[in-house]
Amino acid sequence: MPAARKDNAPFLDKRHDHHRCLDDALDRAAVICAERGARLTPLRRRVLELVWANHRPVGAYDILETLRQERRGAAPPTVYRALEFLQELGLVHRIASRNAFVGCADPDRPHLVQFLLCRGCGQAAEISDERIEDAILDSAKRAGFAVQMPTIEVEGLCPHCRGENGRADERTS
Amino acid sequence: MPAARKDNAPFLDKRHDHHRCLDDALDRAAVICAERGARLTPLRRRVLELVWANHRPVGAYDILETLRQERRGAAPPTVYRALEFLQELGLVHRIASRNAFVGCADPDRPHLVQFLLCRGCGQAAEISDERIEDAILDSAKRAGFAVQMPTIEVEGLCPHCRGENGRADERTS
DNA sequence: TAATCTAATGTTATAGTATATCATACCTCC
DNA sequence: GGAGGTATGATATACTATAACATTAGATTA
Repeated sequence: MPAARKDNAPFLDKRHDHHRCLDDALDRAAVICAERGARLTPLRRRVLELVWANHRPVGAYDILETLRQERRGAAPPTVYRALEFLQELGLVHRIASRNAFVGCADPDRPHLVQFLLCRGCGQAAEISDERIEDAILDSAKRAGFAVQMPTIEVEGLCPHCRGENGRADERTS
Repeated sequence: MPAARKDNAPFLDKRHDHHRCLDDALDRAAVICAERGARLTPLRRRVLELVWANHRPVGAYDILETLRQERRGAAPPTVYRALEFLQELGLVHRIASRNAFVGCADPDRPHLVQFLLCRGCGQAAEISDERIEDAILDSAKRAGFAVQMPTIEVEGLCPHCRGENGRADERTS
């Protein structure tokens, strides 16, 4: 089971083993790229690493800022191209409502995902709920609509941020 | 029943009475503003009209372009402020995945909505499906997550664009 | 009705997000 | 080692959104 779990406790507390979480993600990425004959170049690997820096959606320009300190001539296309590659492999998701990107918690199999986005700590929890999926597919079917790509992003407060003292500053790594 | 129906046939064909659709929307907006003591100024009314120009999400800068030809000194804040006002009253929705805005098909009562977005003709169909809503609330509850604002935007093909000849150019007004 | 207050709009500037385009480097396969 | 494709470098620009302050218009009350 990867450190970034998907099924039962989507929100991680501050003390989950993020080092392992990140290593797992990079290892899985390497395997997936190898399997599909895609090249996980150092640049792409580094961008994936930066997306996985925490469990909050990361902006492309945040990634760029870090990258610039490591690599002369990094520019927006540098980042966007890497992100596009990672998205195509299902290693990264784009969060439309935030214009930001987050690592996929379960890239090994193709699946539809939904996100719970905490307004307090900013954490994005990836879930994959069949009932939501079914309800959407069913509703679409009744409208005669052929679903290609659902975007489900739910804003609210995670269990850690719901407490009486709206602890918006407790950031989860 | 307004011309832009929500319940059974969310996708409109090319020959729906859009003139009436638009008139209804503006009338309802006037009533809602009156009820809530909000001022539907000529500018705001015009922006709403432009959002309702068709059933596709409209970009703020598209609205601005039109507005500029009618009003000296229209600028981005002109449009964004009007859109913000209209959103607060529930007259307009923002489509996050498109960075665009669309008229609300049912502004008379507060409700959660979902959108079916056609990649062919660009039409946005607003639905309000309780099963989707329940599934999301339930899933969130199980994660200990307090939902504030769901964003449900499903990309795919509408009934008119699914036909064998992927008619991406048939635009619905 | 004039004074005053608030809400709405005008105006300028800038922040933030994303892509187009062409050049160069690198990798693979023959 | 050359040819062709893939990846990255580099520059420019398009598109989306907001900040901040000035001005105008509408409502309220003296």
